[in-house]
Amino acid sequence: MDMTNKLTAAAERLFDRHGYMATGMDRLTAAAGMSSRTLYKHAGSKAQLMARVLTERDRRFMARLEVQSVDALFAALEDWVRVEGTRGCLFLRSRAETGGDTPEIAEAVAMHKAAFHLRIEEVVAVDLGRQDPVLAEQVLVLLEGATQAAVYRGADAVSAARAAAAILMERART
Amino acid sequence: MDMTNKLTAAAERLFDRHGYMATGMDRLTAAAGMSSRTLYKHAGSKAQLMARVLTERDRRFMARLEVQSVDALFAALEDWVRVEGTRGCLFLRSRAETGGDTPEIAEAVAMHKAAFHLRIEEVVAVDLGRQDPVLAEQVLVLLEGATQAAVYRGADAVSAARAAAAILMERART
DNA sequence: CATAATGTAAAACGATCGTTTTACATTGCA
DNA sequence: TGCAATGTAAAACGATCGTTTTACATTATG
Repeated sequence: MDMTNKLTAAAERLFDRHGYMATGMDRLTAAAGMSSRTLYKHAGSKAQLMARVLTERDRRFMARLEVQSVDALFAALEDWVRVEGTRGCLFLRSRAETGGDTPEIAEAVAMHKAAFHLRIEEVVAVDLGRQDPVLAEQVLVLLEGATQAAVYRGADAVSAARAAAAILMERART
Repeated sequence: MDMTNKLTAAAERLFDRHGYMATGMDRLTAAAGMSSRTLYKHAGSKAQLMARVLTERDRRFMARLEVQSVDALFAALEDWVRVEGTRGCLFLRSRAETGGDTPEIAEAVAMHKAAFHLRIEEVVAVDLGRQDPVLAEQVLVLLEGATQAAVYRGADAVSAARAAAAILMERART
């Protein structure tokens, strides 16, 4: 594992656990096991590092959403929550922490959320046999809500969302 | 309007707009129009100020949820989003920003989310004529999801959630 | 063998952090 | 009239912020 990946992985863990603003560069260098000189050679700046973390997270998260049914979207989210834990959406969190005023971060978040929305519309269309933007919006709300509610309600929130989506899909199908 | 209220209102606005960690005390004193000495007399500390902001916000938000139907919950959220804007849930945001390690904040968030969950269970019970914890969890997920999704999807997210809740309620009623 | 690349360790940069203190003005009430 | 309360303005506290720099070690390749 090269230094850039080690740094990105350590940064994702710390930013997710403690927040972007609350995580200092000294903590980052200690966790990544490198000097600050090396860190800045690979990261450029703290904001660029966060952007890289988000891009990498988008890659990993979206790979899990390569499915063919709405139910599988929620199964994927259940897996994600079990593996990665439940601290809310890191994309929206990091944008909110910076007030949307850090361009690298705002752009990475916009990219991810656009891809996320598009993917849901695609999966709904495949599952339903036709496009249904309103239903897709409801599925998106359920996925966001499950992610958010799982922080304090636990895995029950995700399975409740999954069951709700099944009802909405069934109704749209008949 | 006394100084404590003026301070709390200014703090809520800044914390919500720029984030808790990113908002410095000098910005707070400037926005509240008072010296740092007076600020600390009234606030105690930054963390206590955030806790007061959250307690006040909980009071204002929960007052809007004193309704008798699930649909009215979503109507209330639509009003809230229109009046207060859409920057996500300030409670979960401030807890995430501090990693859950600031007791005053973590407690205020826990208080609010417990009350929020309880209120939803009550409204579902009144609307449905019986208790239904799973349906209540689904309504909670839809409310959280609408709040979160509205940040980047706008008001459509809230109306989509509202329609989804109506379908779930209708199905539970028959 | 020389050299370019890549790394560490640590000091230093100026800026800003949350908080306290010093010194003084204004006001309300006994 | 005098004192306690409440406020402002501003300097200062030590700590920490993100970032750069200086000085030196290691390694891979021509």
